[in-house]
Amino acid sequence: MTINDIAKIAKVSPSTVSRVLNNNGLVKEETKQRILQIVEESKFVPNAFARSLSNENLINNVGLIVPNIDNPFFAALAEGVSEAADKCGYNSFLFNTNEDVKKELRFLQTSQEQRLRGLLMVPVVENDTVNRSYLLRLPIPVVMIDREAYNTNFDGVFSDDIEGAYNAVEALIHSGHTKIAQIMGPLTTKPGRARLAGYRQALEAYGIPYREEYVVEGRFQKDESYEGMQKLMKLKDPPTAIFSANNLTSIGVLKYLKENNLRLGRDISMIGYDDIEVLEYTDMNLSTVSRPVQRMGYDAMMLLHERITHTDHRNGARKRIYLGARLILRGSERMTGKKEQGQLKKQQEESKIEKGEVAEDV
Amino acid sequence: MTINDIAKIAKVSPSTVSRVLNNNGLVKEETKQRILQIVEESKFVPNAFARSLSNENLINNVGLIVPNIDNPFFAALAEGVSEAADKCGYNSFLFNTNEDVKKELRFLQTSQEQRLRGLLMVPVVENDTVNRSYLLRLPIPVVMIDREAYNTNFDGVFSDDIEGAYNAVEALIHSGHTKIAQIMGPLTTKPGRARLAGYRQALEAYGIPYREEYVVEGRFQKDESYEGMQKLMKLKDPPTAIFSANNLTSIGVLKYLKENNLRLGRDISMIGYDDIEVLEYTDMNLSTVSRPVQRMGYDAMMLLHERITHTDHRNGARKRIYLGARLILRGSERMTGKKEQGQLKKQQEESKIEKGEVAEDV
DNA sequence: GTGAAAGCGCTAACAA
DNA sequence: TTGTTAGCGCTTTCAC
Repeated sequence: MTINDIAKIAKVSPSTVSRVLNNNGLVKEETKQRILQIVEESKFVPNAFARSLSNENLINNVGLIVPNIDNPFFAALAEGVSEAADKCGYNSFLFNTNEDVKKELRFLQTSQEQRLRGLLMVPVVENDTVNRSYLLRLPIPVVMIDREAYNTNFDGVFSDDIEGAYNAVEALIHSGHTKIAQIMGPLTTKPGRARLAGYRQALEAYGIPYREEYVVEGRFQKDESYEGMQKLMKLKDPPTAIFSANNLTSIGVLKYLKENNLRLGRDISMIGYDDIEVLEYTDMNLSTVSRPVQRMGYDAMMLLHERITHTDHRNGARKRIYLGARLILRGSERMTGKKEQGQLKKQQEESKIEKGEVAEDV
Repeated sequence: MTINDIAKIAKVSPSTVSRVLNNNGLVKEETKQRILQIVEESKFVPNAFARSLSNENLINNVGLIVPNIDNPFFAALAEGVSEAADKCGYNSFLFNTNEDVKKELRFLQTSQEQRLRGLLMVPVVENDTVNRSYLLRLPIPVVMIDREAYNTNFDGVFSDDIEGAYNAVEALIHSGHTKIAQIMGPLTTKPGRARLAGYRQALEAYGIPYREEYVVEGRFQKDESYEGMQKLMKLKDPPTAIFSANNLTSIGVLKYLKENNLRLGRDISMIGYDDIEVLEYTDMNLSTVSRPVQRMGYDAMMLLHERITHTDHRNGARKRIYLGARLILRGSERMTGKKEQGQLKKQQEESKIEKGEVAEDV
């Protein structure tokens, strides 16, 4: 069923049908009704591709590229993106790379073949030269989220991870720790490096020497983190506190603790990164650096929309939004012995870092 | 940049370029190389829409409609779908309805305009007549996941929720409970009704009278569940055990317990539905009915693929896959007083329900 | 091996 | 108010 079929049945020309369907141009009310009637009866739906080809307008489709939708962080991101996309009239592809650069490249190609209007992406790594150069040639706006591609100049929405990590480690220090380990994220990602940097800066600021054996690879994954914990706790001089790079690495740590009968806040202290909502309702009291994840997705989509509609995305200062990372202390940063319940609330309030704002850098 | 531009530069006809790009038809190796060279240099990417229009083949796009991607259950589903989609060469739209039927309808329309090859969907409700009739007219195969639309005949992937719920409630009864409440899901969804049915059947099987005041609306949401708990615990004769309809309602219950200083397994017993992974590593020991969620998504996409490629989806017996719901007992179903650690493991093994298999019903 | 021509479903001048 | 025509970017006969 095409517009021509409708035209024949209605005994008009295809252009008249087109006019009715698009509600532009003049059409006599009577013929209009007749056509609408036929369209309704025949359940005709115009072909968006043909339409797009013909009027040179792209379909309002965008793509969201994430490493792993099963990670609550990215799911929340997708939720925020969906909300904004729907609000602005976009449909979005979900591209799940599974941290695989080849897949990522395929998605980039797809986004060109299907003439997407823009791309939101959390790249697998920063330093993939193939994907990077492909990305640089894309004729559509790209907004980076959370991670970044090396030596590029895209718009983006991030959180201030150096500061977030710094504050977390500082809180551990304030709680009396000096033997603080980090379960790292990949150094091939911006957040991975930033959180390590914040960790180092905090140690340095307090004159605590950096010890290589205290920094283990967690790859933002549960299992790697679990193995990292094994290594750490086998050291002759094991750490007394852990700074964990993201939500999955935190889960890995918790797994290790449970299996080894260690209790958070009693046998070891810890601060994580990214909230794990349900833990609030357990007695884990896991302190974390918390970020407005849905908001990150929402803002990213809005920024993309702005680029698509208003500005020539090739020119002008790139826009980068930094959202704040709030440290939430719930108790796990300290050792039980030293706990003074009364001070907990107060300390929580003090340590909130204010939400960031838009920064335009060139 | 179009195929014609490439043709001009290469001093050949567009058809020759097309032959090269599609690697069909005969082309002299020399001209082929020349063309490929130009394509590479100019970074030309053919327009999938034009291609699709011309050769009458649809693009391999499908849609995944879920109520709320932020719910770990649906995120895991999306992960499974992604994996299978990628394997079979599909790209997928993510449509997040937010439990809003209007949005759902818009997505259905989009899927027609953009000529998607198929649809995977978790409908908002079963009984929306508008969406239902729209759905029935869709010219593409649809696979339902988890939920269903009333009085339709689509393929689907489900879990055996009546059995799952039955086993959960039975376990509570075996633990000595008779005052068992349920935090319900919406009765306008198949899982909502099935879990209530399983609950009732178990009570009946053990001669325990059904008490209306013990069944409260949780709408599969945390907050509603929390309120439900308030109602339940205010009763003159409050329940001693809770059967919670899904992961979010379980979180609502945990929230209530925490705020009221009640401890799972000591002050109240509980079995949830759908796993909350991180809880394994806490001392909550929440027993749940666990389902192979990713697998559900994967199988659904595979089933859709089969319909798209092989069978005429209008005819033939519909295919419905039921995957088993495994009851995992971790202790929260009992009261601490009665706990005998030694038996826990054994009981766990016994209560596993075997995984279901494909059922073809007409 | 290659090119010319028609056509996919639609929109947008331009005429009438 | 409506129809005719050309064309969007591609593929696919059918000739040569």
